[in-house]
Amino acid sequence: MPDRPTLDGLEAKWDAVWASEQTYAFDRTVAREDVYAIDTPPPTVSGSLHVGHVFSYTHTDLMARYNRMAGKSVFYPMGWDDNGLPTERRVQNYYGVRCDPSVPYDPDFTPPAEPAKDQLPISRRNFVDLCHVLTAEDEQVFEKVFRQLGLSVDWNHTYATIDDRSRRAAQRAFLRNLARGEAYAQEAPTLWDVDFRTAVAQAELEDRELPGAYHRLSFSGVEIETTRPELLPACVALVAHPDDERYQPLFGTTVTTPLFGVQVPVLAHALADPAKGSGIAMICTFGDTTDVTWWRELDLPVRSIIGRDGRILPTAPDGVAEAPYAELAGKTVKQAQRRIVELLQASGDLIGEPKPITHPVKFYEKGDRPLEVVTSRQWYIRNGGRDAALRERLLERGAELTWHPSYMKTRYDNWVGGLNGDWLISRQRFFGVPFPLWYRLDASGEPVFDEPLLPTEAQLPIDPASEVPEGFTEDQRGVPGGFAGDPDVMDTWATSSLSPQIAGGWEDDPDLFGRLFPFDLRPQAHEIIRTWLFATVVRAHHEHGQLPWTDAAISGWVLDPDRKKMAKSKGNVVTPTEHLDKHGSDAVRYWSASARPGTDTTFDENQLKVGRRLAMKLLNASKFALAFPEAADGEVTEPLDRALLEALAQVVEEATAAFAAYDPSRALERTETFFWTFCDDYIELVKGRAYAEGPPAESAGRALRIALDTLLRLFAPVLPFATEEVWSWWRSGSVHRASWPTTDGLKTGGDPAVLDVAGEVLAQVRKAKSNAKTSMKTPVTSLVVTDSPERLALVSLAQADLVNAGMVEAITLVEGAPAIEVTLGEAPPK
RNA sequence: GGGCGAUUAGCUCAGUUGGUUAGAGCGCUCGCCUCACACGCGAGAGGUCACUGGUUCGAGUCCAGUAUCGCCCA
Repeated sequence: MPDRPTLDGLEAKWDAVWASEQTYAFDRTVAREDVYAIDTPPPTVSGSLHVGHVFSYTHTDLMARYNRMAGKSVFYPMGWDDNGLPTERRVQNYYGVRCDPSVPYDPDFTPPAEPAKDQLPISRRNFVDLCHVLTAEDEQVFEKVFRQLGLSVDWNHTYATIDDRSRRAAQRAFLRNLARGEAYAQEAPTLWDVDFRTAVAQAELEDRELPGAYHRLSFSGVEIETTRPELLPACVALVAHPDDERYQPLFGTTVTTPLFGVQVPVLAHALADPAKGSGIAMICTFGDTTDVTWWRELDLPVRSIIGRDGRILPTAPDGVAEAPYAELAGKTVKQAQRRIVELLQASGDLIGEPKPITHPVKFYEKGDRPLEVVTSRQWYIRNGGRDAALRERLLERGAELTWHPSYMKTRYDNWVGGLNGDWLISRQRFFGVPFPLWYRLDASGEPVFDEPLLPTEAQLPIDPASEVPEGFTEDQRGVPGGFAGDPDVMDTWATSSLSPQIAGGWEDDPDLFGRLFPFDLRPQAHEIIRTWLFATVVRAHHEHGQLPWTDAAISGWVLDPDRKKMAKSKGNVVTPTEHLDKHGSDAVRYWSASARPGTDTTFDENQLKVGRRLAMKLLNASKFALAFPEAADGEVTEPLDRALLEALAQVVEEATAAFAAYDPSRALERTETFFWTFCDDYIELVKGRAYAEGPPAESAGRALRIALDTLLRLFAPVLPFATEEVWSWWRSGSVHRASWPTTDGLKTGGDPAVLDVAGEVLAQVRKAKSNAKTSMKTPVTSLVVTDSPERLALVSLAQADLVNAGMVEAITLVEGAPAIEVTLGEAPPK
């Protein structure tokens, strides 16, 4: 035991020991009922680490440590989410390159030392290689911080969402979805990001308020208002509300589009808002998702004019006049809008000036330009969005899950209930899990989509861009009569929705998987209930016919001191490492553990200081408790000592119940409150007796050690470093492999009120000395306690300790109305 | 516009089935070098529980409404 205990250096010291001792290794020989399996969220490694990571991962670690001590073999893996757009974007910026699939692979490629201003086009394989290089570096940064934080992760069990195991699981699950009809491809209007050149799923949309303008156009005298006049050549109909008397006479007739001279029908549909603009709107293919609905339900033709690069297509759709169209071809949407306004003004079809408005426009959440709607062939997984029966089953799954806190279930119900389409899982990107199939090419070189060429599960993972389907050779790729690989990759959620299967060794290690699945816990944040949590439920429902886990623990946000969500774009992100270094990991964990489950928490450095003080106090109080020689086996005899242990028994019961209910903050609060009473009252009262000799001193020594042993176990999940340090002073092994405390040995039949009452009397003595502004060493010449006989009896049980602690020379107990009279003597010389 | 949550001391937060005088820590003020701890110890001041109604013998707690803040969605 050190003379002056310190917290400094404990993180490095114990992380190394835990690694070499394999303290947190999962024991895969135990049966399922003795396992506690955690579906750890794989952090996006290309993103920056912020204090929110530390916060929520600590919450998970608390449950891992509690369950480990409670006798479970804890499966606590770590995954890295390294595929998808964030990684691609980071590689582009970091190296100044971009992926161009038409560039051939260069085996000797080395990235530029300085990112070039104009991004260097490189092959897909070189690009993916760079993605791997960069994510490997990122993973090390994350692991270092997580280790410093003291996460009891079993680092033997890690995965990355782009590694072979994950790609195999994602492709296998997809092929099974396809075989069962749960996955399908469809040519359909799709929300499209013209910069990323990829389709975007419903879950990744956001609305942004943007300035726009209503342009009033005349269609053969019928005036409509539109914010997108550039889509006029894509107009296929006009639409008004069926009850709108102004337009009822026109229903069934046709009008002619200005400039382009196309005959379009006037139709009725309930989604047309009579109060908006002139009450009649033009339907274009496609300006927004309402156009898609109208187009589908009114069975209209397609006149596409916007390409996947966001520019107007070079040739006009059938029946659209070429002359004015040529003025728009090749322009961006914005340029085309300016030009067509000029043309409409010149022709006199624009009525009045455009009226500026602001309106919500759909964006990809990571995108910079408004989404367009283009028709493309995409892969979908059925999620109940187009199937009421499936939606009901998935709502039932949500009800089977135990939510912590319970009100988070509502978010799931709202999302599932509001779905309006299946889950789009294909992305036109490069760094991701490829769709594992090819298509036969017909005599004209067109793919035959109806009969995809599939690999066997044993061949997975495959890359159809570099591997060849059974019965073909590489020289047949892309030639008529040959084959072509599906060019798309899966959305990152399509892989991460299989995290329990990937981490648990689904099909690769059936014995392991059988001991883990379904998992016990999915910890995650609330804003991805609709994405990650729901998607994982969908996949497990399809593949296994059950929930992927029994419990979901939803953690809150960390808000900045102005109660704003921390976001990189706002520049208010708190980075965790400086606080870990400055205050120590136990202090940061204390702050995290103090937050009620699911509650958004304001970052407050003061709470870190409080946590550090607690950890420091634990070291010093332990040093005191262990300073007395360990007495031979015997009883705890003194009433004050028995009172302490009896009170501690209650704390153990409450803390255990709180952890079992996924509420570590309550367990901490109870333990902490007891601990400060232990330090401030019990230790002060017992000090004099403990330093003496004889049976009463031995009773104190025993009680101190029993209490310390229990407290260390109770604090171990929150303060793994300080507790392990103290444990090492007098115990063997790790406190983190010790058993969670029970009330055995604490229920000695004592009365906790003895400690309460003695503490109250001691407080009055201290108050008298404080008021007299004198030292606590000042003797009390007379202490008169007046109270009921019952309470006086409690005082007398601790009388000797009180006299010792208060420097009391004479104590008198009197029956009567409660009062405490303290008479002070001379302060001792300094 | 809809959903969920929050609103308690200057600050960060507890307050578990409604029940004496609403708690803690930080900060502040005043003291104390007391043999575990000055990275400490003791004491004190500080609140109309957001607002308005209602239920009740009794409401921080339950109900309705309003306001403000946060997140998610439209």
